[in-house]
Amino acid sequence: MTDSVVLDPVDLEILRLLQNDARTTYRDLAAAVGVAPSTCLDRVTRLRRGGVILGHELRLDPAKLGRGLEALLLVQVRPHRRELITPFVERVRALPESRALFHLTGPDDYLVHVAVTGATDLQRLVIDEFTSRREVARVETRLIFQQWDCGPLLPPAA
Amino acid sequence: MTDSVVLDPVDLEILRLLQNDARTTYRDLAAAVGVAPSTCLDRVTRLRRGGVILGHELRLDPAKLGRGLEALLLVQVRPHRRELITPFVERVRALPESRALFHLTGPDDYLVHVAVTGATDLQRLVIDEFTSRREVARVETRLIFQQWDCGPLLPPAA
DNA sequence: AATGAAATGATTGGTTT
DNA sequence: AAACCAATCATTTCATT
Repeated sequence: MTDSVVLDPVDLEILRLLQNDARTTYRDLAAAVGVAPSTCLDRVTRLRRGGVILGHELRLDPAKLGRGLEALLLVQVRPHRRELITPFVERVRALPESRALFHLTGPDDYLVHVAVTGATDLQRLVIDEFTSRREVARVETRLIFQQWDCGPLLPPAA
Repeated sequence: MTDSVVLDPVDLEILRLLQNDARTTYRDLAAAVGVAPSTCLDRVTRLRRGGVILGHELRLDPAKLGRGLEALLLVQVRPHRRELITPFVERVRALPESRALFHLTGPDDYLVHVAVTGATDLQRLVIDEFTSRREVARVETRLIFQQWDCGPLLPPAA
């Protein structure tokens, strides 16, 4: 969890390249950063074990999979005690509509990013899975018009 | 953009498997779904061209890269006209601290997910890049205590 | 951290259904 | 048009230095 991993310039360069294309071969990585392919493999393995690299993820388009509407739900869970919020989190994570969940400071305790079929599906989700629960004090629904990815986490070289 | 891609059971099964591990080999995919490796390659290529698969992404831990504090900024951009919001979006996307950007319905026009070094960095970001801008009418900052990924976009088999 | 050999996987073209 | 097979080519991985 803590920042106990040391990253040298070679590690950073490898991460920068993989960030742009997670399927870059070790051979190409090696050529780009100036070490042997086997060394690249070593580095990446270490970065994975160290928790810097969390995983290789496939990004899918929800709209192409029949989930054309996305929304953010701002949820108040009251009383805000462990015995209520722990099961709440697990329930929300298990919903097939959920994409991401945040525990926040501020008036709303949680933000839930959901992808649904359409307005009807969203209405059902809000009512049946959120407002109908005793511990859910309030839900505010905000539709997502559009969303953008931003630049890479690692800036392009020092 | 539109949902013009037809997905048969083999496509769905391939997506389900790749969703769990984006580096599953074509050989393993083939064995799991019961077709030839070359067919798997064909399928995946088609899914990429069809826009169902948007890309292979490396997930990194911001905390391990010295960005231990994440926050969501709720931003009002007024007046909410194209000539103001288009450059706003591009400016926000270009900030090294930005991770994701959403255009929303509701009282706040945009939600910006940022990862910063710490509170001082966040303060600087909010003041220098947001509230100091004429078109930014309001910024509400919510810290992220914790965040979770949710289940796969594609449910585990029909 | 590099080397090079062995093992594994990706990809292509020709062929079949 | 889509799937398969088998051969080729590229990449990964590991033992060794």
